[in-house]
This record gives sequence, C-alpha cells and structure tokens, in this order.
Amino acid sequence: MPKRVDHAERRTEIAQALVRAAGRLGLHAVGMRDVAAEAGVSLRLVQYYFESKEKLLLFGLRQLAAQFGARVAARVRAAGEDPGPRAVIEAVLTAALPVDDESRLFHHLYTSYAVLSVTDEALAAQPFIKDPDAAEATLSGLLRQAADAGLLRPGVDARAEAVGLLAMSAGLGTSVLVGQRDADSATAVLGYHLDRIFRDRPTGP
Amino acid sequence: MPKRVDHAERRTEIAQALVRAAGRLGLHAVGMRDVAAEAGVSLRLVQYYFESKEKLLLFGLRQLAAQFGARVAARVRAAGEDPGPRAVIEAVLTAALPVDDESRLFHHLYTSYAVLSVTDEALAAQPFIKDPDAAEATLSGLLRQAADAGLLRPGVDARAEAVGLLAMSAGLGTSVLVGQRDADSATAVLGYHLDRIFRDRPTGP
DNA sequence: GTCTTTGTGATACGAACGTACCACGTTGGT
DNA sequence: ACCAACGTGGTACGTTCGTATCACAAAGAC
Repeated sequence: MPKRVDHAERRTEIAQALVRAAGRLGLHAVGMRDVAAEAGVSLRLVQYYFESKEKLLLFGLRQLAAQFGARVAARVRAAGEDPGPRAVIEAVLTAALPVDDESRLFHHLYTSYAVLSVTDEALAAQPFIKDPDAAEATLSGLLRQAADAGLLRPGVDARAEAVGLLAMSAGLGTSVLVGQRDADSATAVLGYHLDRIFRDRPTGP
Repeated sequence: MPKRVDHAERRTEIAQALVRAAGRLGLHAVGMRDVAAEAGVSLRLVQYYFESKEKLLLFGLRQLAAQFGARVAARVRAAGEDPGPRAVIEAVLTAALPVDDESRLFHHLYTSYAVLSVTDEALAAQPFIKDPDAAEATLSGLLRQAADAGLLRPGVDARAEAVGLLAMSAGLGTSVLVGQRDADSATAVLGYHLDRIFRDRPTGP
C-alpha cells in the first residue's frame, strides 16, 4: 500500500491533528498517541514524519502562526476593497479575539505555546518576537497613514497606540477565553478605544 | 520527632515550593516529587497535606491570587498617603507588569493557570472571573472619581477605559514575559495611555 | 500507663509517556 | 529482474508520574 507520499502534506495533516487534539486536551496534556489517534494514523507514523515530540510541537507552532497570518489577511480582504484605515485596523485587532471556534482555538494554543516558551527555550525564538514586532510595525504604519490623512484626533502617537491596542486586543482575548467576558463586549471595548483615536466620523448629509 | 504541627502554615510552605518549582520548570512540568524536593520534605508529606495533585494546584492558585492582591495593595500604599487618583491607577496597572522576579513569576504562573483552566474545569471557577471583575470595578470606580473631580478629558467612559487598560496591562505583561518588549517600554506605553485620559497636569508656577 | 491519634518515612504499583527496535510489503531505479 | 530505499505496523523498553500501602515514632487523652 505504500505509494510515494508527499511529506510536506502529511506533516501538515499530522500537525493539524496536533492542534485539534491540543484544543481538546490542552497542549500540556497532548501526547504522541493522541495526535496519532486524532490523525487516524499509527503512532509509528507520527514518529516517522517528526522524529521527536519537540519537533512536532515546533512545527505545530509555526503552522499555527502561519494560519493566523492568513486569517488576518482574509479578514482585511473581507473588509471590502479599498476600505478606510479604520476598517482595516479594526479588522486586524478583532482577528485575534476568540469570537468563533477557530479563533478561540488559535488564541488558546498560541497562549499555551507562549507560556511554554518561558521555560522551554526551544520554542522561544521566532514567533513570539518577530511576529508581534511585525504586527506592531504594520499597525503603526496604518495609524501613521491615517494621521497623515487627517483622520486622527490631535496628539495621537501612532507607535504607542499600536503597541497599546495590540496588547489590549491580546488581553481582551484572554479574558474572553477564560470566560470572564463575552466576545461582543470585548469588541465593543475595542471599538470605543478606536473612537477615542479617530475623529468623529462625518455624519450623513 | 512528630510534634504537633500547624497544618495551614505547612500547606502554605509547600504551596510556595510549588510556586518556586513551577517558575523554574513550568507549571505543566512540575510534579509532586519536584515540590517535595523544593520544600525539603518527603513526597509522602506533600501527599499528606494535599491529598491529590489537583488539590495542591488549586491551593497554589488561590495563594497566588491572594499574594497578588497583597502586592497591589502594597503598591498603592507605597504611592504615598493620599496620592492623586492617577498615581493610584498607575500603581494598580503597573503592579501586573513583570518588572522584577516576583511579578514575573506571578505573571508567568497566573497565565499558566489561565491556560490550564480552559481545558480543566476544576481550576476555572473563582480566580479568573471574580478577581478580574473586582479589579475592573475598582479601577472603574477610581476613574469615575477622577472624572467627578474634573481630572479627566471630556468624553471618557470610565468602564470602557477600565476594561481596556486592564486588558492592555495584561497584554503588555505577556509581551514582556516572552521577551518581545522590555519592562520600561511597557510602562511607558501605559503612561502614554493614561496621559490620553487625564488632563494635562498643571505645570509648576 | 496504656491507647488512640497524628506526623513521617520508605517503598511499591499500575499506568502512561517518549522513544527505539524489528519486520515486512511496496515502489522506483537500473 | 533484482535491489536499495521508502513507508508502515507492531511492540518492547526504560522512565516518570500520581497514588496507595506498610511500618513506626512521638504526643496527647483518659
């Protein structure tokens, strides 16, 4: 039965199984056997495509980050063609909020990985510094654009707002995740803070 | 050698050992034997004072939350007697930032517990809903006081600001924890956002 | 002065974990 | 047609985990 197989695709499938299993059991509790069962393959195969658990976890993290990037891009695209700066910014910020199963799963696991990276340096490097830095630069650029277009209230510091808003979005996401707040309320808080940055929108004629 | 012993005190000591060990190894990786070694007692004793690991973890979480509450209170007291509302608010918000070993440890473990509580419902109930709700109410009240005293810029919504600032503080704390940002920068961002809420402080005569 | 409770040590047990090993069918190269 | 590499299954190994068991010394109760 062993036809030649696409390794990259197989690894992706197994990593997706890891993500699903981790969402159910918690990242700390998921084992190689759980991943194998979730993917519908034998334990041996998980070992075959990832030599060790650590490699599997690392690959899972990278895939998670990539998926999230794609999700943000999709959200921005869904904001319509040539949307206003505020729409784009709102799309970026709300993409991280756990409003549905997919984003909830993402937030849960990404936070799990972040906690792991504090004590396990193998996980630390890339996704927790480079990716947020990039997000910060992007958002900061968007705000500066908006400022140049005269859309912002006076005295707004693009960089400080970008950093603060991203942190707020992450923090709100966590509070939604643990059940302290519901998603609508978190969205409303973000909207309020954007209103404090942007000038009042022109009311209809 | 078995003199009569204060159970509560013993449990506290062991729970502190749990916290230290978890800070070193990660909460997911700490076992009963690690706690015993860290506390300098036998495995049996840990079992004796906490019947199961789950009970130990729960007690550790509650103790952590209590310690944090005390820390915030101390910070507020350290702001001087009869400090301005802004000083109190800044003390509350910066108390959660990982600026030293103690606060770093706290933020690390509290986030670990939060992640655990997503899949392990035994941990979920109290500290992740009640405590943040209380913090929110407190901060909201402080802001309302400041507004009544005419210290805030017009149009500020105390509740939305309280929720947003707490979320921002938590998010900034996490970014410091994973090494994306240093503590000073996080403090500066919080300061900037408070400046956007409070009126300009009167410049000296 | 016995006797029950309390605190403590050492150790054993069954399960689960990550990993390693062995065997075998299939495929593509030549 | 043969042979080396690939893909896969089954299973065993050593470790570690949380928990349970057995034994026993000290301290209060009466």
